[in-house]
Amino acid sequence: MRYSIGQVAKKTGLTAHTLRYYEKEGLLPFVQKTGSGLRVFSDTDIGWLEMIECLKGVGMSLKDIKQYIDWFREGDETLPQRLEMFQQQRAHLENQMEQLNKYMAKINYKIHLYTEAVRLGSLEKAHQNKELQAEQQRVYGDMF
Amino acid sequence: MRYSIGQVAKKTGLTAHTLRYYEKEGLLPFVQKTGSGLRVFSDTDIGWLEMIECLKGVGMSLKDIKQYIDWFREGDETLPQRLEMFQQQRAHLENQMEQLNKYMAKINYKIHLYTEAVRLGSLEKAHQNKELQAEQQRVYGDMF
DNA sequence: GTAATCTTTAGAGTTAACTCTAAGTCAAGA
DNA sequence: TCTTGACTTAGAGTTAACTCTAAAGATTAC
Repeated sequence: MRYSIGQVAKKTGLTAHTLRYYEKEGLLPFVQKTGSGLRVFSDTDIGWLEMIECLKGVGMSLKDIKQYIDWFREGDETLPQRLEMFQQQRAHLENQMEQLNKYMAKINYKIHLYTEAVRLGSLEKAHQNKELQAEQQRVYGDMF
Repeated sequence: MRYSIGQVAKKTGLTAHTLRYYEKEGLLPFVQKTGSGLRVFSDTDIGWLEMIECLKGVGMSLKDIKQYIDWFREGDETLPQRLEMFQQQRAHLENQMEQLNKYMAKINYKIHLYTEAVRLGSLEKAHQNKELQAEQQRVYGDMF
């Protein structure tokens, strides 16, 4: 299938502006153009956009994503670099997920605390609750 | 315990510049000052910084974090707003974690693919591997 | 064929979150 | 006391990633 920039924008949730910006930054080197200059996206390009979303989602900068794309274009000589990059990103992602679990515990505690506080009309009083105090201990000291 | 800005910087990994910036933005309204103008951080302030880290980590802007801190300062009238905020952040965090799991599956596939590609010296050939093709199907179509 | 819509470019503008500078003040050790 | 290093402020500068504008050309629907 072929897609115009507007169709891709709809499909991906990005704006046409952003797609052009990505292309200018070298992130979409495979997008074709018609004789009159209109961009034509293929399913392969959509696939690249999904990969870009993934790499952005794990915290890579557009600059580093471009590096990966450049390596891809250089061919099999850069296979080790690309492998190493993905290994680093996995490690990074593992740390991120661990962090998010800690944040989740903290936020769950807050939800329990504030649910009780709303019920009692007082944060002070909710804080007296022994179960909440125990949860706070588990999650880690706070007051806020 | 009392801490200077430099000690807090060391403790938290933030720079003194960033701590002053946070204070200027209204995120640290409880930090004291000595007669001569030096900031004095307490353990409570460290606790706020940990909360700020958590909220930043789940994707909140400093502006929205400040809103929460302002609500806190307004007292028990704003308990419902704060509860709702934490509930929204939990929902957001759940989506985030789901996304990260998908990204992890994608990156794991890449690691398997590139490990094989490095072994064979060819991405093309690695792509022939039936097990990898099956994993790709599970994770979702790509080529990149 | 023509009006409405879409797309093009170059380049300017925006936003969030820092990050740094300069010029001066404060504190602790020899 | 002197020096060294940490701290102060106001304000300027930076960076990444968009986001928008203007003026023109291309495409689609009727």
